[in-house]
Amino acid sequence: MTVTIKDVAKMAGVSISTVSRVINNSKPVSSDIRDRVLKVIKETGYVPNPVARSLVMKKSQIIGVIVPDISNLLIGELLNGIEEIGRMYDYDILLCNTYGEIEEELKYINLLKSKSVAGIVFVTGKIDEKTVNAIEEGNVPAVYIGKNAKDFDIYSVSIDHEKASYEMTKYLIEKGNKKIAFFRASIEDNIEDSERYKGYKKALEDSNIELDKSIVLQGDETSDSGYMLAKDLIEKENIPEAVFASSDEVAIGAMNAFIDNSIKVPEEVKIAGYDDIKIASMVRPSLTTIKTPIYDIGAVSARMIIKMINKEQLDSKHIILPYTLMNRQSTN
Amino acid sequence: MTVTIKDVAKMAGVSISTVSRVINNSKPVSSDIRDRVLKVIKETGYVPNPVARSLVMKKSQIIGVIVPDISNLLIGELLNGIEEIGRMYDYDILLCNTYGEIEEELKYINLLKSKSVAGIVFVTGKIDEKTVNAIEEGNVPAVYIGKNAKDFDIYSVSIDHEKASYEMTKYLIEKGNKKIAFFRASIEDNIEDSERYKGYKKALEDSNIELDKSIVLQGDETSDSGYMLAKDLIEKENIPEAVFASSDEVAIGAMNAFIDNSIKVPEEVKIAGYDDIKIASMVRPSLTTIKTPIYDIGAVSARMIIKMINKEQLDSKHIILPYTLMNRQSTN
DNA sequence: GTGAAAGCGCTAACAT
DNA sequence: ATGTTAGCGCTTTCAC
Repeated sequence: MTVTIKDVAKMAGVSISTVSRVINNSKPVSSDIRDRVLKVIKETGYVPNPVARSLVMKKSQIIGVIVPDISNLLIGELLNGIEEIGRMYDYDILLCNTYGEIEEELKYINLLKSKSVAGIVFVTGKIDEKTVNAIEEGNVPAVYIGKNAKDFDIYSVSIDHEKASYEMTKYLIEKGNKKIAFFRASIEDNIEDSERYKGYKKALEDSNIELDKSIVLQGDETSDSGYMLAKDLIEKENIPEAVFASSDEVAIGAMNAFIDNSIKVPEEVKIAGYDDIKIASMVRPSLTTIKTPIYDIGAVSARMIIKMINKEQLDSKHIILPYTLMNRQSTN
Repeated sequence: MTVTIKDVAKMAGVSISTVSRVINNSKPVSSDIRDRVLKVIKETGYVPNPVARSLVMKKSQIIGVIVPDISNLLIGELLNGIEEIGRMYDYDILLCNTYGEIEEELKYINLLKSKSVAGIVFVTGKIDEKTVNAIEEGNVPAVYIGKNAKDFDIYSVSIDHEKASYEMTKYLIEKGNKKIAFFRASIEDNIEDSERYKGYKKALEDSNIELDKSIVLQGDETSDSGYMLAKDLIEKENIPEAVFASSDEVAIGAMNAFIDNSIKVPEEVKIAGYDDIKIASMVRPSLTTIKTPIYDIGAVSARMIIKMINKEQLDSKHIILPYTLMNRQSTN
């Protein structure tokens, strides 16, 4: 049988409250008794039962992480960041996969609340008012990672996608490209709402390049989608000087379409992606892209949650992390 | 305040035991009372507290998953498999990242036991006797995913790496290659213990090709490592007809080294990888590789655990899943 | 078929 | 400084 606080108390010849006091350092205990208890704990290998503890404290040492897709390449990095900070403060991760469905999100929010998690990191494509309400009424520390976080009065961490996108487009323009296609890796909502698209558009405007809607294309976030989009352009003989895709996978798909059709990258067409997933530097030509600090986003989120748990002061509700333009072969 | 079983009981005018009986279907309850209780539950939105339940049942609806590296591309897929089966039976995932360190593994095993998890999926490079002992004495259903699972009397799921490796090597030989390099993505233990190496070696033997140790190289699992290994061969002017790497990333690294040195793939050197990570089909030339059914490994593991929990019969302790040789551009 | 009561392992008043 | 006790929310004997 596993040893309980009762066993320890009996063996040390003290009451269970005393044992509780030494394991939690919650109240002074005379040093000889403390030593005796500690000795018994060591001998028996006693570990406080976290479930019982959670029940009375109404808090567990668990951070719930809600994500739309575990198998996504970026999510692993994000989890890594959360985990690494979490472990420093002794928090474990309960992972919830929603497939981006709002009902699943709601379901998991309630589940996490019923499990008395210490905090929630909520990752989603688009943050919905319903989910925000569900989380906020739970009175659980939460950090949101999602496009439209600043539309709500919530804690979030993100990067300035519009600015990053603007910078990449400007960079492409400065390289002498005028006909720059934009491949958007999402068909969900209106492209006009997309930060990345806004940045692209603004950069063109600022350089007096007219927006050419025939090369602004939408697909999903797969490389296949990027491939199809580029192939379409090739078939229509509407080949741009450069393609800026709002996701690396799409960019690589597009790159492959050109390569497969004997159109040289970067000689005949430049390609730029977004996110700097591992693959970006592994393909040839290697992909110019915006490096989003996804590990850091996870780490900062976890850090924020822990600060909230400990009632420490937070500097700001919305944290914006810096990005980096990774200049590689595909645009040079 | 959140509503408890007590509240429901009071509102329905019954005892808490009756409420417990209806929510668990554990004992017959007259239908009118049952309806009354159900009605109150619906009205109040009552959800049984899983923590309290775990405490008394000494079991939670959680499957602990211990992995060496969350950010690894394959792990995401594996988690996906576990999650998808888990959710069907209402199990959640507690994720533990060990960095491959055995102390961490041990720590998490104990943590999971103290949390009364329903089962453990244990993923590791090499399974150690200590970890096996720690898990088995916990009397928790567990499934192991690791190279040397069959050295122990434990439940495991894997694929026949030796056979897969043999087949790939044979395939390369049949394509007319004799000088086939082997890049091993691990420096940890003796290469002679490696299943993949054994398969490679055996295939050469069976084709009367002498093993050339000068092209059997070890590095780590990164593409950089593959790059260095290949570069080394190039500099020594010891270029093989084909390279078989025991990991896709290493294979791609090697491929890049050849490409960067104007050695054409597959015209001048063929490349084959292992695992079929997402990138494998995205690079150009696309990579011939062994597709390991990593999602299925996760799904089957979860299914086994659930069968064990439910005391269902299991066909066999070691489950071997089929692989597929993905024939792509890099060898044709 | 239903309720009362004990107890899971722990924390936190409340006494002393 | 230490012990006694109530209680967290639930399941499960044990009576009736």
